[in-house]
Amino acid sequence: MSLKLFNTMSGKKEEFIPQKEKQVGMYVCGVTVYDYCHVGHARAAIVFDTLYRYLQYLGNDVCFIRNFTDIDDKIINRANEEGIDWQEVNRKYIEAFHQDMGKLNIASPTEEPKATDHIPQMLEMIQSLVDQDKAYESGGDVFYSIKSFKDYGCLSGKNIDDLQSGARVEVNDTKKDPLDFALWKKSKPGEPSWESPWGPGRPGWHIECSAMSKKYLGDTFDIHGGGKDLVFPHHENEIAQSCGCTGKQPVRYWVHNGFVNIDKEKMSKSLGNFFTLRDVYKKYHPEVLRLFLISSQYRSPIDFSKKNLEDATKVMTRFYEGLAGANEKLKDLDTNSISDFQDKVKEHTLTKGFKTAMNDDLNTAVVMAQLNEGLRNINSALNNEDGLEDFAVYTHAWINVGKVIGLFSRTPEQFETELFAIKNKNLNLDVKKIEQLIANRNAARRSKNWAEADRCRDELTAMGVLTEDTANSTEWKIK
RNA sequence: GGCACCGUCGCCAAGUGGUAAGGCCGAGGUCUGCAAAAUCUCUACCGGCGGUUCGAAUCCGCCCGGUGCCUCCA
Repeated sequence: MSLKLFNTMSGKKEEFIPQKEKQVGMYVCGVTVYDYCHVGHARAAIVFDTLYRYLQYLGNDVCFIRNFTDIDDKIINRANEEGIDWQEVNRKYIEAFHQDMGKLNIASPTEEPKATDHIPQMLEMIQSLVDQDKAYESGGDVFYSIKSFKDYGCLSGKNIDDLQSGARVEVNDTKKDPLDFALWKKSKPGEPSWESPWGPGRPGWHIECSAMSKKYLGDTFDIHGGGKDLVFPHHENEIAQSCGCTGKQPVRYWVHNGFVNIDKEKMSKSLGNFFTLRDVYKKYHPEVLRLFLISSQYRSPIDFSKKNLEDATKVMTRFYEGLAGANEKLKDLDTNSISDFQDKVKEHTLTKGFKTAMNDDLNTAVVMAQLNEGLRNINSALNNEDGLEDFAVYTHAWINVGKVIGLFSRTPEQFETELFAIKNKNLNLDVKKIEQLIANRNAARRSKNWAEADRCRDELTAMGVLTEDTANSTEWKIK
């Protein structure tokens, strides 16, 4: 039983075997930092965070690199729009990235390199390509000559003739071939620029990933990830550059995540149908978003909708309530007193089932089903007096499964509090009044004045409050 | 136009050769003063038509419907 990953290059699920045993090099395309992240960015981040966590769980030492693209037309435009320095734009949106992704429990990669910190490495690669006649200078720009790379199109399954007949490539007289792409762009006056053998300019988009992955992970590394939209041209161009430069295939497994859709259409900036994470967090808990985004397999498209997020909220709430119940039941148990506790957890059928699902190209949808079944078993056992040790093993196995896929990042109390704050934002409930009504109702219940008790509850219901009577108290929450 | 992918219960979503996981919603039972929560039970022959096979949601062909990439994009 071993991990299989769908490799875009072969179009098949392949057994994942790292170059060096138990050591994995993984590079994932991050974001261009000129705006707040949206749900699509979150999906990519979550998918590769989940892969990162799982690889580590399997005992690998993972060197995980996720870059920031911090120089680009959009950044320069944004700087002009906001009347601030382009580096200020970067600073602002990198900080926002960390805030917004942090709420999703995205672990920090090993390194988060920025393009502009690697200009020398990029220049070196470009020079090498020019020296090999695989790139040429033209009026201060430097282009990669795709004709020099016979395998161009191998990742995306395109052939050069089809691409040209598509006629959607930029018309540019300075290029020898319309499909050639920029390695180095001559800077316009007033734009940020770096010195180069071809005059002042800035790097093209694709070269940064080739240069940084090479620097941090070597000429050939294990996994390169990103959204499906990066397959062509970005990753195709990366292959061309890196192969051209080193003569080696840079990547052994190409992994791409599917899109987040709105009404079956790709969420994108250009269509304007995107939701920033900041907007989403106003209505839904970040962990709910994470759960939603891993509730289908990472390569499938996933439709972002109110209904789906509400469903996910219900599931996440049930998980945490079950967890709270289990914690309560286990609070006096010292798991260290259970012999071979960790081994029992590790060898539990729940854990094994989880690995089987994850090994099949990270089938987190199946893991969700397993967590739901696990929850049902936990809830069933909650009022059961015996088998506490077995229950502890089971519960810990269940929690571990959730944690490996990045769930249960809060305590049940934290989750409840945070969820309450989100739900209460629009309701603005008067907590004192609610507690008074509950006290009144319980007084009525004690004197068996059911009519009055029901009247109090109806009033609460009308406010959007749900009551749950327990043995000697009444819990309440927002519906 | 070229190249991919997708179409499974009302909704979401696994399953890729042996008679359909899970979640939401719905119906009924247990529990409860009644509820709620929890739990139990019930609810699909898999877009259509052919073909291969002892056997297909799963393979092949055609058709219908949808999406993506071919320009920046996670």
